[in-house]
Formats: sequence, C-alpha cells, structure tokens
Amino acid sequence: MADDIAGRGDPIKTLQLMWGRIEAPKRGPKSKLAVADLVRAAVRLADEEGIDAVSTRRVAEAVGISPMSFYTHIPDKAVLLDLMLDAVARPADGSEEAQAFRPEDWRANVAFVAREYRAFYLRHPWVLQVATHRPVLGPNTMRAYDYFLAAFDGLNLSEVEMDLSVTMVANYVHGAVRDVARARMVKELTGMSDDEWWHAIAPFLETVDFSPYPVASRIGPVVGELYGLGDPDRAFEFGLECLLDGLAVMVERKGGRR
Amino acid sequence: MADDIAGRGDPIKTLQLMWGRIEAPKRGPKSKLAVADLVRAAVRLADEEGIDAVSTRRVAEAVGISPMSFYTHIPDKAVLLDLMLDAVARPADGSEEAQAFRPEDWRANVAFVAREYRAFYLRHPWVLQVATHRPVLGPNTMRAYDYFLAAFDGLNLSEVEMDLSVTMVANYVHGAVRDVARARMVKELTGMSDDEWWHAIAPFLETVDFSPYPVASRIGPVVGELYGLGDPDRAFEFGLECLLDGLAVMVERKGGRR
DNA sequence: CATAACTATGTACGGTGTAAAGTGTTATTT
DNA sequence: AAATAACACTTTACACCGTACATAGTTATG
Repeated sequence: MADDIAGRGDPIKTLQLMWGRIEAPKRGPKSKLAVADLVRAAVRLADEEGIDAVSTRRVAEAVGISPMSFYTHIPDKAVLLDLMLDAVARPADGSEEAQAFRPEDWRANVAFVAREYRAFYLRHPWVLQVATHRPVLGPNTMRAYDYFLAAFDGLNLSEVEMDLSVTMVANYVHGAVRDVARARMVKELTGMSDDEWWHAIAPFLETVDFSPYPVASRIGPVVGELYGLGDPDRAFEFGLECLLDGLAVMVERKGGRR
Repeated sequence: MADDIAGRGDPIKTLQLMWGRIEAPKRGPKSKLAVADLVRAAVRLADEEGIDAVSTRRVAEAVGISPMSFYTHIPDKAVLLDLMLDAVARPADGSEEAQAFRPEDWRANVAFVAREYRAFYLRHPWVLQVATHRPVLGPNTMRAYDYFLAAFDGLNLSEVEMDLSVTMVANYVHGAVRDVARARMVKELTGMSDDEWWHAIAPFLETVDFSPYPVASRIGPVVGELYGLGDPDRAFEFGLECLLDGLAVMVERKGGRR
C-alpha cells in the first residue's frame, strides 16, 4: 500500500552503490553475488508481478540467499528502490537512443524524446508507483537527463530555460502516462476490462442526478460514446502537440531554429 | 510500500457508499458510526502522518472500534481509498470555488483552475500516492471535473477537445506537483532539507566524471547555482504559461474569445 | 417469542521490514 | 603458526499489515 519514503540509508551509500564505488573488501569471504544481481532480480519481479511483489524476502529468495542476507548487500529497501530506478533508466539494449537528432527540426526531436520517455514508463509501469526520497543521481538517470536536454540544445535558450523545458515536458509525460499504466495494470490484475466495468456500473449511474454538473453532463456522454473511457494515445498526442505549440512561442521569441 | 490496486470490492458497492445510497438497515443494532466518520478519520491520518499511516487497524482505532469492525462498514481497504479520494475532492470549506470565471479571459480561468488543482494536491499530497482501480465517480470528484471543464466552456471547442484539454492540463499539474509534494514529505519525515542533502552528497559528486553527459554538465551547474534543486513554483508557472500558449493556438484557430 | 438481520468482536494466518545476535570464512597482524 | 579483525551469511524475533472465519450480542419483524 502506497510507497514509502523513509529509508535513512545515508545518501552517500546509495550513490556509492549506484556508481559502483564500493571497493572490494579485503578480508572475509568473497560474495558470490553482486549488488547488481539483487537489483536485477528486483526489477524482474517488479516487471513481472508489480511493485508489490518486490519485498526484501522475495528478492533474497530470487537470488538464492536467506532473507536477511539481503541486508549484507543493500542497507535498506528504500535504497533498493533507488537502485532499481537507476538500473531501469538504462537505454534498452541495442536500441533507439542511438538515433541522432535532426538539428533543423526541434519539434521532431522533442516529440521523439517525449514519446521515448512515455514508452519507458509503459515498459516499467511500476516506476510510477515508486516515491524516491531525492532525485536519483545515478549514471543511467544522468544519461537520460542529458539526452532529454540535448533535444533542446541549439535553440538559443538559456540554461534555465532548457532545464525548465525539460522539466515541463517530463512532467507532462509523467502525468499523461499514469492513466494508461493504471488501466493496463488493472486489466491484468482484475481481469475486468474497462468496458465490462463501465457496463457493470451503468445501471447505477442512471439513477444519479447529474444536474449539479451541467458542463460535465454535456461533455461526458459525447466523449464517452466516442471513446469509452478515453483514448490515452490520442490524449497524449493531443497534449504533446499543444505543448510543442507552446514551446514554439518561446523558441521563436528567442530566435532559434524553427 | 507502493500502492496496491486490487480490491475487488465490487464497484457498485463503492459507488453506493460514495453517493450515500446504502439504505439504513431495518433490523439489528444501529451503528453509532457512519462511513463518513471512518473516511474522515482516514483522511486525517493521511494528512497528518502520510498514506502509510492509514491502515484498517489504525482507522478503526481512531474512531474507537475494534480492528475487524472496520469491515462492518467498508468492505475493503481499496474501497476506503476510493472513498478518501472523493471525500477530499470536496471544495475546501467556504472557499475559493465560489469564484466565478471571467468570460472574456479564458487564460485567467484555466490558470486559475490549474493553480487550484495544484493547491489541492499540496493540501493532500498522499493523493499522489494512491493508485485507484478505476476513475473515481463520486459526487465531489464529478463536481471538480465539472468545474475544470467549465474553464474551457464558450471557446467553440468541441466536446472532445474540451475533454482533451482538461486532461492535458490535469496531467501537467499532476506531474508538476509531484516533486514539490515529495520534497515536502521528505523534509518532514527525514528532517533533512534539500540544501543539507545537497551538501552531504557534494563531496561525492566531485569525484564523478560527468564528461559522458556533456549537455547536462553544461546546464546542471548553472541551474544548480541559481536555484539549488530547482524552484518548483517557478517551474510550475513556466510550464503553465507554455501550456497556455499552446492552448491559445488551438483556441484562436477555433475562433473563440481571445 | 422465535428468528433473521445486523453490529461488533476475538482469534488466526501469512505476509511485511528489519533489529539483534550468532556462525563460519578469509586476509591480515602478531 | 596463532590470533584477530573484517566480512558474508543465517537464525530468531518483533511489531506491523490486510483480512478470512467463527462467534457473541442487539434489534426489528414474523
């Protein structure tokens, strides 16, 4: 139930683990396991069974150690979550990121990274449910940020404007992907499609007086008939287009390439 | 840890509870407690101690019944969460919602509802952590949706365009408020400010080679020096302005009021 | 007055994160 | 070569969670 936040496994330790900066201990028995093994197992669990399936016990079991041995490698579940987030931010193997930007078409570049980011969330929907303590400053996350920023490079934007633009697009994508991700998870976990759900509650809704919601009762039925619970792909593209139009205003004001 | 989704307390029961449609039972002892009492207690817990503090046991304790008596009133924890979400969507007492829109200034209207929505999340940050099974179709949520929609009324937008616009703005707000909400919770729960955290990790960051992230290492320091971890209020307003610019393109094309 | 319908409770189970203490292995120090 | 410190790993234990199940007490109806 609901992500936790605590942790208190000091941030330095987290960073050291994330950047592989834990020097191999001199004495004591060598461990057969690397931290990366635990993280990989945890990510697999999350991908396959959802974030709730990720418990320190199950991760330990997955890599073949006893429950408490988990804590030999990772101080905290909260730290594990941070490590998972950075691990998963690595570009998919052999993949699309190699694509170079087209210098003369910034709209295409921004749209591309936005769609990539959305696809990332859809690959690992549990990421949306993990509340991190602080920004994850791992190598893969940094790389993703860098790539995102690069889409706004060469437009004569100030550093701050570039950062704000990335933040805005990232925020939009995050918000927009949430519904789709939820819908997918619900369908998988409950075996009830949106249509079935809608039909199940329709009889009840007919008994409700919607007159206190005049605008909604004008809009809702039209939208509902055309799209059911909404077409999230279309909604995403609509919002993205609108965002790009807004960015264009700034870009043109700054005299960047069009 | 991480919101759950399941529940299977059938949707009809949830709706009945939300709309107060459970007819008072004829026989049996009268309950001194209303469902609303449980929900209110749960919301208080969430507001004061975070969503993790909301357990069926603690809610029961808060209203003075034994742990299992909770289930006499509410079938499921998942249903409780839905009820909490709708309860909290009610406009704050005596408040701002009374404000009428200015018919000739749609930008102001949209900005207003966006800021209101953001303020709502900041009042109840735990809402961001609750994954609902399906859209919450309660009276208060409906009212909020209606109000949001009304900001786009009279602009000659089609029903679908109105819905997509609301969705887009809501998605942006949702994404944008996430960081602030997190920052606040972390500060409260850990007693460590962002500045302290930053200073704690700075020595480590100096040992990291950032050359693989050329754009980020050009942008990051400038942004960092000026704003530390970022000024979320400014980021929000920047993105909102940009969104409004984008919406303006559509609104003007449709020949609505400017 | 018996019974059905209802509120409320107690007990129990399998799950969680992790504190604390103990066991055995290894590299260094004496 | 023996002692020791550092380490991986395990066992046990605790307090919490959601909730299934069985039970006890209360009330309106037949």
